[in-house]
Amino acid sequence: MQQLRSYFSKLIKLTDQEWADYADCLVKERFPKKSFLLEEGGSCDFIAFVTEGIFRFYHEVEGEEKITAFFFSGDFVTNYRSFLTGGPSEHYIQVLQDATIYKISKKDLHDLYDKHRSIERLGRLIAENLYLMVAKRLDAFHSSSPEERYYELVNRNSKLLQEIPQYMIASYLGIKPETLSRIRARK
Amino acid sequence: MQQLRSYFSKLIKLTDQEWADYADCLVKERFPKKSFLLEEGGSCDFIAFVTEGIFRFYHEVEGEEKITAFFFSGDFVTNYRSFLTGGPSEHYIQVLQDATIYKISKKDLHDLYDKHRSIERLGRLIAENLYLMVAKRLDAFHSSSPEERYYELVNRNSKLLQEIPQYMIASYLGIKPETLSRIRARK
DNA sequence: TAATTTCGTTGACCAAAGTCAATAAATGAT
DNA sequence: ATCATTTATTGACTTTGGTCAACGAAATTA
Repeated sequence: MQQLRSYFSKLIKLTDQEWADYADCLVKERFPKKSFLLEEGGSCDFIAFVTEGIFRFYHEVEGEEKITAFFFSGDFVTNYRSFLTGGPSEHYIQVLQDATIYKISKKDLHDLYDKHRSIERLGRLIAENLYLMVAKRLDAFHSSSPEERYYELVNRNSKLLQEIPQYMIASYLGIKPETLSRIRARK
Repeated sequence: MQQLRSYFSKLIKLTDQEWADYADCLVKERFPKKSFLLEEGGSCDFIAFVTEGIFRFYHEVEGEEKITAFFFSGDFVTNYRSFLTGGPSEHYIQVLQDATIYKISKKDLHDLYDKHRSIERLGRLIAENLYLMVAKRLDAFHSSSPEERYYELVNRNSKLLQEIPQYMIASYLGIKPETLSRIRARK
Protein backbone atom coordinates (compact mmCIF):
# COMPACT_ATOMS: atom_id res chain seq x y z
CA MET A 1 0.00 0.00 0.00
CA GLN A 2 3.06 2.14 0.54
CA GLN A 3 3.67 1.34 -3.11
CA LEU A 4 0.50 3.22 -4.02
CA ARG A 5 1.32 6.21 -1.88
CA SER A 6 4.71 6.49 -3.52
CA TYR A 7 3.05 6.23 -6.93
CA PHE A 8 0.79 9.14 -5.99
CA SER A 9 3.65 11.16 -4.59
CA LYS A 10 5.24 11.28 -8.03
CA LEU A 11 2.12 13.09 -9.22
CA ILE A 12 1.12 15.28 -6.30
CA LYS A 13 1.82 15.90 -2.65
CA LEU A 14 -1.00 14.54 -0.45
CA THR A 15 -1.33 15.44 3.21
CA ASP A 16 -1.48 12.61 5.72
CA GLN A 17 -5.18 13.29 6.17
CA GLU A 18 -5.87 13.10 2.47
CA TRP A 19 -3.93 9.89 2.16
CA ALA A 20 -5.68 8.44 5.21
CA ASP A 21 -9.07 9.20 3.69
CA TYR A 22 -7.99 7.61 0.46
CA ALA A 23 -6.55 4.55 2.19
CA ASP A 24 -9.81 4.12 4.13
CA CYS A 25 -11.59 3.48 0.87
CA LEU A 26 -9.20 0.82 -0.32
CA VAL A 27 -10.27 -2.80 -0.16
CA LYS A 28 -7.70 -5.51 -0.47
CA GLU A 29 -8.59 -8.50 -2.64
CA ARG A 30 -6.76 -11.57 -3.84
CA PHE A 31 -7.44 -13.34 -7.10
CA PRO A 32 -6.16 -16.75 -8.17
CA LYS A 33 -4.75 -17.41 -11.61
CA LYS A 34 -7.36 -17.79 -14.37
CA SER A 35 -10.09 -16.08 -12.37
CA PHE A 36 -11.83 -13.00 -13.70
CA LEU A 37 -11.72 -9.54 -12.20
CA LEU A 38 -14.28 -8.37 -14.72
CA GLU A 39 -16.43 -10.21 -17.22
CA GLU A 40 -18.15 -9.05 -20.37
CA GLY A 41 -21.43 -7.28 -19.79
CA GLY A 42 -20.70 -6.05 -16.28
CA SER A 43 -19.94 -2.39 -15.77
CA CYS A 44 -16.61 -1.59 -14.16
CA ASP A 45 -17.31 0.44 -11.03
CA PHE A 46 -13.79 0.40 -9.59
CA ILE A 47 -10.16 1.23 -10.12
CA ALA A 48 -7.64 -1.05 -8.48
CA PHE A 49 -3.95 -0.81 -7.79
CA VAL A 50 -1.97 -3.98 -8.43
CA THR A 51 0.60 -4.92 -5.79
CA GLU A 52 1.15 -8.46 -6.98
CA GLY A 53 0.33 -10.54 -10.02
CA ILE A 54 -0.46 -10.03 -13.69
CA PHE A 55 -3.71 -9.38 -15.55
CA ARG A 56 -4.72 -9.33 -19.17
CA PHE A 57 -7.38 -7.05 -20.62
CA TYR A 58 -9.01 -8.48 -23.72
CA HIS A 59 -12.16 -8.88 -25.72
CA GLU A 60 -13.49 -11.34 -28.26
CA VAL A 61 -13.85 -10.40 -31.89
CA GLU A 62 -15.27 -13.10 -34.16
CA GLY A 63 -14.25 -15.86 -31.77
CA GLU A 64 -10.74 -14.51 -31.45
CA GLU A 65 -9.26 -12.97 -28.34
CA LYS A 66 -7.74 -9.51 -28.83
CA ILE A 67 -5.54 -8.44 -25.95
CA THR A 68 -5.42 -4.68 -25.43
CA ALA A 69 -3.27 -4.47 -22.31
CA PHE A 70 -1.44 -6.27 -19.55
CA PHE A 71 -1.38 -4.99 -15.98
CA PHE A 72 1.51 -5.64 -13.61
CA SER A 73 2.43 -4.80 -10.07
CA GLY A 74 2.49 -1.01 -9.81
CA ASP A 75 -0.22 -0.47 -12.46
CA PHE A 76 -3.85 0.47 -12.13
CA VAL A 77 -6.16 -2.24 -13.33
CA THR A 78 -9.62 -1.25 -14.55
CA ASN A 79 -11.72 -1.01 -17.65
CA TYR A 80 -11.26 2.74 -17.65
CA ARG A 81 -13.70 3.27 -20.49
CA SER A 82 -16.47 1.44 -18.68
CA PHE A 83 -15.47 3.11 -15.41
CA LEU A 84 -15.81 6.56 -16.99
CA THR A 85 -18.90 6.03 -19.08
CA GLY A 86 -20.72 3.64 -16.75
CA GLY A 87 -21.49 1.54 -19.80
CA PRO A 88 -21.17 -2.24 -19.88
CA SER A 89 -17.75 -3.73 -20.46
CA GLU A 90 -17.08 -5.49 -23.73
CA HIS A 91 -13.79 -6.59 -22.24
CA TYR A 92 -12.65 -9.23 -19.80
CA ILE A 93 -9.97 -8.76 -17.18
CA GLN A 94 -8.41 -12.11 -16.35
CA VAL A 95 -5.70 -13.03 -13.88
CA LEU A 96 -2.56 -14.53 -15.44
CA GLN A 97 -0.56 -14.76 -12.20
CA ASP A 98 -2.04 -14.91 -8.67
CA ALA A 99 -2.79 -11.32 -7.80
CA THR A 100 -3.37 -8.90 -4.97
CA ILE A 101 -5.10 -5.61 -5.62
CA TYR A 102 -6.43 -2.63 -3.66
CA LYS A 103 -9.77 -1.56 -5.05
CA ILE A 104 -11.48 1.78 -4.75
CA SER A 105 -15.08 2.09 -5.85
CA LYS A 106 -16.27 4.72 -8.26
CA LYS A 107 -18.60 6.14 -5.65
CA ASP A 108 -15.89 6.41 -2.99
CA LEU A 109 -13.51 7.99 -5.46
CA HIS A 110 -16.07 10.58 -6.49
CA ASP A 111 -16.75 11.37 -2.86
CA LEU A 112 -13.02 11.90 -2.40
CA TYR A 113 -12.97 14.17 -5.44
CA ASP A 114 -15.58 16.29 -3.70
CA LYS A 115 -13.87 16.20 -0.33
CA HIS A 116 -10.27 16.93 -1.27
CA ARG A 117 -9.02 19.21 -4.00
CA SER A 118 -5.73 17.38 -4.19
CA ILE A 119 -7.47 14.14 -4.92
CA GLU A 120 -9.56 15.78 -7.60
CA ARG A 121 -6.29 16.98 -9.08
CA LEU A 122 -4.83 13.52 -8.71
CA GLY A 123 -7.77 12.21 -10.72
CA ARG A 124 -6.92 14.65 -13.48
CA LEU A 125 -3.26 13.71 -13.43
CA ILE A 126 -4.08 10.03 -13.64
CA ALA A 127 -6.47 10.57 -16.53
CA GLU A 128 -3.77 12.60 -18.28
CA ASN A 129 -1.22 9.83 -17.77
CA LEU A 130 -3.55 7.18 -19.07
CA TYR A 131 -4.15 9.38 -22.09
CA LEU A 132 -0.42 9.57 -22.73
CA MET A 133 -0.04 5.81 -22.54
CA VAL A 134 -2.82 4.99 -24.94
CA ALA A 135 -1.87 7.79 -27.33
CA LYS A 136 1.64 6.42 -27.54
CA ARG A 137 0.34 2.98 -28.31
CA LEU A 138 -2.00 4.30 -30.99
CA ASP A 139 0.96 6.02 -32.54
CA ALA A 140 2.89 2.74 -32.65
CA PHE A 141 0.01 1.04 -34.46
CA HIS A 142 -0.33 3.94 -36.86
CA SER A 143 3.33 4.42 -37.69
CA SER A 144 5.16 1.14 -37.12
CA SER A 145 5.26 -2.34 -38.60
CA PRO A 146 4.58 -5.39 -36.42
CA GLU A 147 8.31 -6.07 -36.39
CA GLU A 148 9.05 -2.55 -35.16
CA ARG A 149 6.33 -2.81 -32.53
CA TYR A 150 7.81 -6.06 -31.34
CA TYR A 151 11.33 -4.73 -30.96
CA GLU A 152 10.07 -1.60 -29.31
CA LEU A 153 8.40 -3.85 -26.78
CA VAL A 154 11.56 -5.90 -26.35
CA ASN A 155 13.51 -2.74 -25.58
CA ARG A 156 11.06 -1.15 -23.23
CA ASN A 157 9.48 -4.03 -21.42
CA SER A 158 11.56 -7.13 -21.52
CA LYS A 159 9.98 -8.20 -18.22
CA LEU A 160 6.71 -8.60 -20.03
CA LEU A 161 8.32 -10.88 -22.58
CA GLN A 162 9.45 -13.30 -19.93
CA GLU A 163 6.17 -13.44 -18.05
CA ILE A 164 3.64 -13.64 -20.85
CA PRO A 165 3.17 -16.49 -23.33
CA GLN A 166 4.14 -15.61 -26.85
CA TYR A 167 0.72 -16.07 -28.40
CA MET A 168 -0.64 -13.43 -26.03
CA ILE A 169 2.13 -11.05 -26.96
CA ALA A 170 1.23 -11.65 -30.60
CA SER A 171 -2.37 -10.71 -29.85
CA TYR A 172 -1.22 -7.60 -28.00
CA LEU A 173 0.85 -6.62 -31.04
CA GLY A 174 -2.11 -7.22 -33.34
CA ILE A 175 -0.59 -10.16 -35.23
CA LYS A 176 -0.90 -13.96 -35.37
CA PRO A 177 1.33 -16.23 -33.25
CA GLU A 178 2.88 -17.70 -36.40
CA THR A 179 3.85 -14.24 -37.57
CA LEU A 180 5.50 -13.36 -34.27
CA SER A 181 7.38 -16.64 -34.37
CA ARG A 182 8.65 -15.75 -37.84
CA ILE A 183 9.63 -12.24 -36.82
CA ARG A 184 11.73 -13.72 -34.03
CA ALA A 185 13.31 -16.19 -36.43
CA ARG A 186 14.36 -13.46 -38.90
CA LYS A 187 18.02 -12.50 -38.60
CA MET B 1 -17.39 31.65 -27.78
CA GLN B 2 -20.89 30.73 -26.70
CA GLN B 3 -20.08 27.51 -28.52
CA LEU B 4 -17.34 26.81 -26.00
CA ARG B 5 -19.49 27.58 -23.00
CA SER B 6 -22.14 25.21 -24.25
CA TYR B 7 -19.46 22.56 -24.76
CA PHE B 8 -18.38 22.99 -21.15
CA SER B 9 -21.95 22.95 -19.88
CA LYS B 10 -22.31 19.38 -21.15
CA LEU B 11 -19.50 18.43 -18.76
CA ILE B 12 -20.06 20.62 -15.73
CA LYS B 13 -22.02 23.59 -14.49
CA LEU B 14 -19.81 26.70 -14.29
CA THR B 15 -20.91 29.84 -12.47
CA ASP B 16 -20.91 33.11 -14.39
CA GLN B 17 -17.82 34.16 -12.47
CA GLU B 18 -15.94 30.99 -13.33
CA TRP B 19 -16.86 31.31 -16.96
CA ALA B 20 -15.91 34.99 -16.96
CA ASP B 21 -12.48 34.14 -15.54
CA TYR B 22 -12.05 31.45 -18.13
CA ALA B 23 -13.20 33.70 -20.97
CA ASP B 24 -10.75 36.40 -19.84
CA CYS B 25 -7.90 34.04 -20.64
CA LEU B 26 -9.07 33.25 -24.14
CA VAL B 27 -7.27 34.87 -27.04
CA LYS B 28 -8.88 34.85 -30.45
CA GLU B 29 -6.64 34.06 -33.40
CA ARG B 30 -7.18 33.54 -37.11
CA PHE B 31 -5.10 31.29 -39.31
CA PRO B 32 -5.10 31.13 -43.09
CA LYS B 33 -5.15 27.87 -44.98
CA LYS B 34 -1.79 26.10 -45.17
CA SER B 35 -0.31 27.99 -42.21
CA PHE B 36 0.96 26.16 -39.16
CA LEU B 37 -0.45 26.39 -35.66
CA LEU B 38 2.43 24.31 -34.38
CA GLU B 39 5.65 23.12 -35.97
CA GLU B 40 7.95 20.25 -35.12
CA GLY B 41 10.34 20.99 -32.29
CA GLY B 42 8.23 23.62 -30.56
CA SER B 43 6.51 22.70 -27.34
CA CYS B 44 2.75 23.13 -27.28
CA ASP B 45 1.88 25.51 -24.45
CA PHE B 46 -1.78 26.01 -25.27
CA ILE B 47 -5.12 24.38 -25.83
CA ALA B 48 -7.42 26.04 -28.34
CA PHE B 49 -11.08 25.73 -29.15
CA VAL B 50 -11.93 25.73 -32.86
CA THR B 51 -14.90 27.84 -33.90
CA GLU B 52 -14.16 27.79 -37.60
CA GLY B 53 -11.94 25.89 -39.98
CA ILE B 54 -10.17 22.54 -40.13
CA PHE B 55 -6.75 21.40 -38.95
CA ARG B 56 -4.67 18.30 -39.45
CA PHE B 57 -2.32 16.85 -36.86
CA TYR B 58 0.52 14.85 -38.38
CA HIS B 59 4.15 13.90 -38.21
CA GLU B 60 6.76 12.70 -40.65
CA VAL B 61 8.04 9.13 -40.58
CA GLU B 62 10.72 8.30 -43.13
CA GLY B 63 9.68 11.14 -45.40
CA GLU B 64 6.04 10.17 -45.21
CA GLU B 65 3.30 12.15 -43.52
CA LYS B 66 1.23 10.22 -40.99
CA ILE B 67 -1.97 12.00 -40.02
CA THR B 68 -3.13 11.22 -36.50
CA ALA B 69 -6.15 13.51 -36.24
CA PHE B 70 -8.29 16.18 -37.81
CA PHE B 71 -9.79 19.01 -35.80
CA PHE B 72 -13.05 20.72 -36.74
CA SER B 73 -15.23 23.46 -35.42
CA GLY B 74 -16.29 22.44 -31.91
CA ASP B 75 -13.08 20.48 -31.19
CA PHE B 76 -10.08 21.32 -29.08
CA VAL B 77 -6.92 21.67 -31.10
CA THR B 78 -3.60 21.03 -29.35
CA ASN B 79 -0.75 18.60 -29.18
CA TYR B 80 -2.07 17.26 -25.94
CA ARG B 81 0.97 15.06 -25.35
CA SER B 82 3.36 17.97 -25.68
CA PHE B 83 0.99 20.17 -23.68
CA LEU B 84 0.97 17.69 -20.81
CA THR B 85 4.61 16.67 -20.80
CA GLY B 86 6.09 20.01 -21.81
CA GLY B 87 8.29 18.11 -24.22
CA PRO B 88 8.93 19.19 -27.80
CA SER B 89 6.34 18.34 -30.41
CA GLU B 90 7.19 15.76 -33.05
CA HIS B 91 3.97 16.72 -34.74
CA TYR B 92 2.77 19.55 -36.94
CA ILE B 93 -0.63 21.16 -36.74
CA GLN B 94 -1.53 22.64 -40.10
CA VAL B 95 -4.57 24.57 -41.24
CA LEU B 96 -6.59 22.91 -44.01
CA GLN B 97 -9.41 25.49 -44.07
CA ASP B 98 -9.17 29.10 -42.86
CA ALA B 99 -9.61 28.89 -39.14
CA THR B 100 -10.59 30.83 -36.05
CA ILE B 101 -9.58 29.58 -32.63
CA TYR B 102 -9.71 30.68 -28.99
CA LYS B 103 -6.46 29.87 -27.27
CA ILE B 104 -5.78 29.45 -23.60
CA SER B 105 -2.21 29.17 -22.41
CA LYS B 106 -0.97 26.38 -20.20
CA LYS B 107 -0.03 28.88 -17.51
CA ASP B 108 -3.42 30.58 -17.49
CA LEU B 109 -5.18 27.25 -17.43
CA HIS B 110 -3.13 26.05 -14.47
CA ASP B 111 -3.88 29.29 -12.66
CA LEU B 112 -7.56 28.65 -13.26
CA TYR B 113 -7.17 25.10 -11.95
CA ASP B 114 -5.83 26.62 -8.73
CA LYS B 115 -8.46 29.30 -8.55
CA HIS B 116 -11.63 27.35 -9.29
CA ARG B 117 -12.42 23.81 -8.28
CA SER B 118 -14.97 23.47 -11.06
CA ILE B 119 -12.36 24.28 -13.63
CA GLU B 120 -9.96 21.77 -12.11
CA ARG B 121 -12.76 19.25 -12.44
CA LEU B 122 -13.40 20.39 -15.98
CA GLY B 123 -9.76 19.67 -16.73
CA ARG B 124 -10.20 16.14 -15.45
CA LEU B 125 -13.36 15.62 -17.47
CA ILE B 126 -11.68 16.86 -20.62
CA ALA B 127 -8.68 14.58 -20.05
CA GLU B 128 -11.07 11.68 -19.50
CA ASN B 129 -12.92 12.45 -22.71
CA LEU B 130 -9.72 12.68 -24.71
CA TYR B 131 -8.73 9.32 -23.25
CA LEU B 132 -11.99 7.79 -24.43
CA MET B 133 -11.50 9.12 -27.94
CA VAL B 134 -7.98 7.83 -28.39
CA ALA B 135 -8.74 4.50 -26.69
CA LYS B 136 -11.57 3.95 -29.13
CA ARG B 137 -9.31 4.67 -32.05
CA LEU B 138 -6.62 2.34 -30.77
CA ASP B 139 -9.25 -0.35 -30.53
CA ALA B 140 -10.18 0.18 -34.16
CA PHE B 141 -6.57 -0.22 -35.23
CA HIS B 142 -6.18 -3.30 -33.09
CA SER B 143 -9.35 -5.11 -34.01
CA SER B 144 -10.47 -3.92 -37.44
CA SER B 145 -9.27 -4.16 -41.03
CA PRO B 146 -8.61 -1.01 -43.05
CA GLU B 147 -11.86 -1.63 -44.88
CA GLU B 148 -13.80 -1.83 -41.62
CA ARG B 149 -12.09 1.31 -40.32
CA TYR B 150 -13.04 3.13 -43.49
CA TYR B 151 -16.71 2.23 -43.34
CA GLU B 152 -16.84 2.98 -39.65
CA LEU B 153 -15.57 6.44 -40.56
CA VAL B 154 -18.11 6.78 -43.36
CA ASN B 155 -20.92 6.00 -40.94
CA ARG B 156 -19.82 8.19 -38.11
CA ASN B 157 -18.24 11.16 -39.78
CA SER B 158 -19.39 11.60 -43.33
CA LYS B 159 -18.73 15.33 -42.97
CA LEU B 160 -15.03 14.58 -42.70
CA LEU B 161 -15.13 12.61 -45.94
CA GLN B 162 -16.44 15.57 -47.87
CA GLU B 163 -14.02 18.10 -46.48
CA ILE B 164 -10.75 16.19 -46.52
CA PRO B 165 -8.85 14.97 -49.58
CA GLN B 166 -8.81 11.22 -49.91
CA TYR B 167 -5.07 10.76 -49.60
CA MET B 168 -5.22 12.40 -46.18
CA ILE B 169 -8.03 10.10 -45.12
CA ALA B 170 -5.90 7.17 -46.25
CA SER B 171 -3.06 8.41 -44.06
CA TYR B 172 -5.46 8.82 -41.15
CA LEU B 173 -6.61 5.22 -41.65
CA GLY B 174 -3.03 4.01 -41.81
CA ILE B 175 -3.13 2.89 -45.44
CA LYS B 176 -1.88 4.08 -48.84
CA PRO B 177 -4.04 6.24 -51.13
CA GLU B 178 -4.10 3.47 -53.74
CA THR B 179 -5.47 1.04 -51.19
CA LEU B 180 -8.23 3.39 -50.12
CA SER B 181 -9.13 3.95 -53.75
CA ARG B 182 -9.42 0.17 -54.18
CA ILE B 183 -11.49 -0.26 -51.03
CA ARG B 184 -13.94 2.29 -52.41
CA ALA B 185 -14.02 0.51 -55.76
CA ARG B 186 -14.85 -2.90 -54.21
CA LYS B 187 -18.52 -3.91 -54.34
C1' DT C 1 6.46 -40.55 -14.41
C1' DA C 2 3.33 -41.03 -18.13
C1' DA C 3 -0.35 -39.11 -20.57
C1' DT C 4 -2.43 -35.16 -22.32
C1' DT C 5 -3.01 -30.76 -23.56
C1' DT C 6 -1.04 -26.37 -24.80
C1' DC C 7 2.44 -23.73 -27.07
C1' DG C 8 5.93 -22.56 -30.46
C1' DT C 9 7.98 -23.45 -34.95
C1' DT C 10 8.04 -24.48 -39.76
C1' DG C 11 6.30 -25.31 -44.55
C1' DA C 12 3.19 -24.56 -48.48
C1' DC C 13 -0.10 -21.76 -50.04
C1' DC C 14 -3.41 -17.61 -50.02
C1' DA C 15 -5.06 -12.92 -49.41
C1' DA C 16 -4.37 -8.20 -48.57
C1' DA C 17 -1.81 -4.15 -48.77
C1' DG C 18 2.31 -1.86 -50.77
C1' DT C 19 5.08 -0.29 -54.83
C1' DC C 20 5.79 1.64 -59.18
C1' DA C 21 4.09 3.45 -63.27
C1' DA C 22 0.69 5.28 -66.43
C1' DT C 23 -3.27 7.94 -67.07
C1' DA C 24 -7.41 10.53 -66.08
C1' DA C 25 -9.85 13.84 -63.38
C1' DA C 26 -10.05 17.72 -60.50
C1' DT C 27 -8.13 21.85 -58.70
C1' DG C 28 -5.60 26.10 -58.78
C1' DA C 29 -2.98 29.71 -60.84
C1' DT C 30 -2.08 32.87 -64.48
C1' DA D 1 -10.18 29.93 -70.42
C1' DT D 2 -5.85 27.74 -70.49
C1' DC D 3 -2.08 25.63 -68.46
C1' DA D 4 0.12 23.44 -64.68
C1' DT D 5 -0.14 20.98 -60.63
C1' DT D 6 -2.28 18.00 -57.54
C1' DT D 7 -5.22 14.19 -56.62
C1' DA D 8 -7.61 9.82 -57.78
C1' DT D 9 -7.84 5.63 -60.31
C1' DT D 10 -6.18 1.46 -62.47
C1' DG D 11 -2.85 -2.26 -63.82
C1' DA D 12 1.10 -5.41 -63.09
C1' DC D 13 3.95 -7.06 -59.81
C1' DT D 14 6.12 -7.55 -54.96
C1' DT D 15 6.01 -7.92 -50.11
C1' DT D 16 4.00 -9.04 -45.90
C1' DG D 17 1.08 -11.14 -42.96
C1' DG D 18 -2.69 -14.78 -42.59
C1' DT D 19 -4.32 -19.66 -43.04
C1' DC D 20 -4.05 -24.44 -42.52
C1' DA D 21 -1.60 -28.36 -41.31
C1' DA D 22 2.14 -31.01 -39.29
C1' DC D 23 5.33 -31.71 -35.79
C1' DG D 24 8.08 -31.32 -31.67
C1' DA D 25 8.83 -29.10 -27.16
C1' DA D 26 7.06 -27.63 -22.90
C1' DA D 27 3.96 -27.46 -19.35
C1' DT D 28 0.05 -29.37 -16.85
C1' DT D 29 -2.38 -32.99 -14.85
C1' DA D 30 -3.47 -37.58 -13.57
